[in-house]
Amino acid sequence: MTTDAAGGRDLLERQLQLIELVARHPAGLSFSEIHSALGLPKATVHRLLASLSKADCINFSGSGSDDGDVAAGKGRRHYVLGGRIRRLLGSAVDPDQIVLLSQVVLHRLAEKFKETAFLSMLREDRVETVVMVTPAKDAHGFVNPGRVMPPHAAASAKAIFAFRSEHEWDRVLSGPLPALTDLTLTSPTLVKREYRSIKQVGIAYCREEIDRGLMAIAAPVHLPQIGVIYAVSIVAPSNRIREHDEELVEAALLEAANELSSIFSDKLGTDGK
Amino acid sequence: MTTDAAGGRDLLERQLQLIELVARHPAGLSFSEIHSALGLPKATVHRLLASLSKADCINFSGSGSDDGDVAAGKGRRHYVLGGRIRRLLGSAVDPDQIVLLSQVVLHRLAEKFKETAFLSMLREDRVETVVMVTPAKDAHGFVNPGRVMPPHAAASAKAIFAFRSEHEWDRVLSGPLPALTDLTLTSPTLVKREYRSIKQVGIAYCREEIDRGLMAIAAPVHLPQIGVIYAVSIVAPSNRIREHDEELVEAALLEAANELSSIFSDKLGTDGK
DNA sequence: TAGCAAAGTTTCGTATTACGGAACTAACAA
DNA sequence: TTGTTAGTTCCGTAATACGAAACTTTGCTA
Repeated sequence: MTTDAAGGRDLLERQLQLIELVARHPAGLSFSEIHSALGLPKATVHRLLASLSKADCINFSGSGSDDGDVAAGKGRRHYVLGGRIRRLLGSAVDPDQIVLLSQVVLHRLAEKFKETAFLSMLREDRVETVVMVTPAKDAHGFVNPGRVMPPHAAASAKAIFAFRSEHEWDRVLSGPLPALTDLTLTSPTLVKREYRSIKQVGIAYCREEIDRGLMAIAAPVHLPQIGVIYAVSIVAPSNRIREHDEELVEAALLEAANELSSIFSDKLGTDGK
Repeated sequence: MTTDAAGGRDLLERQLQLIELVARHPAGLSFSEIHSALGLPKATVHRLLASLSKADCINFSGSGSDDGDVAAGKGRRHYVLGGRIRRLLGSAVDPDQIVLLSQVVLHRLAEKFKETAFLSMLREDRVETVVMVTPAKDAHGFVNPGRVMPPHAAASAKAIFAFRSEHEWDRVLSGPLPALTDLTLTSPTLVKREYRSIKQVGIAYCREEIDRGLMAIAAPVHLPQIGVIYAVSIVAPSNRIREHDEELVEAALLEAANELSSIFSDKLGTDGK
């Protein structure tokens, strides 16, 4: 007959989930939408919302139907991402702003081929996927954001490392290079040869080297004064990619990457402040 | 002689401060830097770091010099922002970010026609120009960012107001409507008629109504559940625009505007998981 | 090599907060 | 009115956050 009350059961995790949920809905969510999405008791949701909005991580605005001027703030509230989180994301996380700008470019890629498009970035000697844009709303990609890409197999990782110093190659390839499929390059020498060839061509492939039946094409984003840290890529079943004509995909990826680096270098001259 | 131990004294605030601190230092911070920056007891800092990195809000990497494998991580660690926070940026889009996202879209417009492209936005009943992208680096546009556009003459202002409530029209057109050229519409009735026609067609023109010899074309950006707040536009000497074939410019502007609103609305439905 | 200081980690008793069922009130519908 | 749902507050319980102090590294100097 324990009332099953419990002290802090994993506050941070719940807070993050709530923030992530709200972040996904720019137009805002109602209390009950949040309630059912999180599947937590009403009282708990209420308390979470209260504490997060006190910290300006979440804001609520009154109804939101038609104008009415400033957010009134009674009755049905709409919860949106708070200024604190937005500020955090805008300024600090993304100093180059490439991550944000990539949204547009990836969106166009995804629409054009009806395939999933990705932005990956180099961070501490590892390449991880940061943004994923799917062509349809419910479609789900073959790579999840946050995943660390194997440097000897993934197209995105190859596209980035190919344009970095050979000194870095040794560091990155010093660990074990597992054979993820029978097509994976498992010897550092072979991988380096691949890197060199990619540096020549300017585009990287992963032909079923991670998953049988799965293929990826990636183009590096050259940032002046920074070098190559980002890559844009498309991942899809091999047969589907072949249907698209690889050259077209290559061209689109190169254009996307060039667009990003061109916008970036334009800003260097202008220098806002 | 109370040990002055205390339960949670404002966990969330401290967590945010820590995250913000780390976010401000992309190169990473050591334990003691954090310790002294926050001015909290060592044990507290330690616990904060532990819980935040368990949630992937903060990552630590072993010194960074040699080791060899996965961040082995004893001894001196370097703390950097975790993937979870970075990924948040990939999923979050809020109306304010349209300004940033527009860079890509405007860039493409400017390149395509070698003309200057603009993003304008509604702010407190006034439309002002926010972003300007010129085709060449040194070229300068005909409108400066920050300038407030006359609601009865500017293409951007017309494109936005046309899709707002008629109630708003009265407010906006209640002031004087100066005749900037001999082609300017100076009567509220005429302007409203123009608004209605724009709402039908979906695109707005300014044919030398502000400056003799200067023409602009604008398309509204429809944001679901928010309405029209932004417009993209191109401004150029009339003769140059005619050289481009107005229909092509219209199509490109509409595509650009649709791209922005489509990115925004994609995020709306994504309930993820 | 020992010896020491500073950096970083663990322990532990206490106090504070998080927890969520249940009881409430407010809004809308029939 | 009455019923139903959305949203809020209560409150006893239990789990976690707290930080001084003890402890274990690491790095430096002699």
